[in-house]
Amino acid sequence: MKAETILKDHLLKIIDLNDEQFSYVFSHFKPMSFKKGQAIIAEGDKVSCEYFVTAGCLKSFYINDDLKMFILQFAMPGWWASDYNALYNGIKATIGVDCITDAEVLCLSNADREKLCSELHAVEHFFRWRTNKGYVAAQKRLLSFMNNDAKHRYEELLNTYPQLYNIVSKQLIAAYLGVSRETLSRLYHG
Amino acid sequence: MKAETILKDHLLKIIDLNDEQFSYVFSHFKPMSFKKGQAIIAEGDKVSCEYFVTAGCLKSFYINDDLKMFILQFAMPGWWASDYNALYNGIKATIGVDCITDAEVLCLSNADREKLCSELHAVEHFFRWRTNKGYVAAQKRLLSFMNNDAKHRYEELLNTYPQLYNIVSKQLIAAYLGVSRETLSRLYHG
DNA sequence: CGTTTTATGTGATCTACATCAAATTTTAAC
DNA sequence: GTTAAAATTTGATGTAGATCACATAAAACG
Repeated sequence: MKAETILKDHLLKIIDLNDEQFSYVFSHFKPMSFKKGQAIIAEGDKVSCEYFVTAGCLKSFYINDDLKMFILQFAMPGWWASDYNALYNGIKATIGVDCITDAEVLCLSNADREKLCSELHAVEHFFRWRTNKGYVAAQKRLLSFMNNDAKHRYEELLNTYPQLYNIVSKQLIAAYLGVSRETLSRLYHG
Repeated sequence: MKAETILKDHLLKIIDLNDEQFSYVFSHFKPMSFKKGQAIIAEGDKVSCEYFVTAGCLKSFYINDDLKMFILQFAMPGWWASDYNALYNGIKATIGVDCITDAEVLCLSNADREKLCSELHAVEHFFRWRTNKGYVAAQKRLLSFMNNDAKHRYEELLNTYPQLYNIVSKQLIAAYLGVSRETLSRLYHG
């Protein structure tokens, strides 16, 4: 499906925009293509955009001092990704975003998002709705971390995002669950 | 300080509202007083409001099947609390909110928030800003959970919210950190 | 293809933290 | 102020999951 259509469907599920308004909104998004493994945001970068995925799969992640990686989010078509802390607060990236598969994204700058939000009340409403969703999801994941063991969290992940199983390596699943790859392997074998 | 003033300062830090607009917004908030230990939201309740704290300290928490409690958030004056999953999705509460100390809050219904957001673009902007903040904070806490041990998270909490140390029992700190009270005790003694 | 990375699986050992149990200190209630 | 209740500390023991080391399997790539 066309990137434009994916974005339009995504927005119109939540807000009303006529064709002219949508075209205007869309004109602020810049289509970009990336190859598997390519970085979209690297640690230390100035972060000026967020990315709406229209094809492929991204991950956003943190790498600690021991070079251990933790995955914050997988992003499939219809999802957004960025280092939001850096983006909102104008600081350098501590979170990376890169491509698990070849990917197509629509890039929206922070400045253009704010411009669109102030020009079109509906767009502001959309982004409030989106962050509300994200906030509730982050809280659920936090609770799952505190409450459940690795096996439980693994099953939860596969139930919530069955598509991931085929696309994403076990290592990355482990980095999302916050366990070592060895432990994840032992959850279903030995 | 007056509850009205606390809310006004809080809003005006982010958006512009003239006196008439603020009065109109404020007219939708219902002041309420609670005693230490009182529940504001109990598990299974229908959740129709969120609460802006103007005095005292609340906690929002989840209790699992083994009756173990996990604290999502402490709420001091200038903070908001509710079961947002329940509030936004019109489902029953799985998160409780109650009072660590005697407390004063301003209660805003979901319906009134949505009404104010649609009537006043600036209010919608405020709530988008607020949830953005919350989302980034939740992500940081998630990373801290994956990356840091209990001692590190304890020090992080005290650095971020030094006020809590005097108000909140060690048990509750432990429930926020996601460790047992025994482990927390051993972090600074034995 | 074959060769070289890169991902996965499995055993052995180690560690942070949980759990259970009981002593002690602090806070609340009458 | 005395008693009851709750919070905190401390010890002993158990366990999920980390880490290290190496074997195997599967991609990637010339």
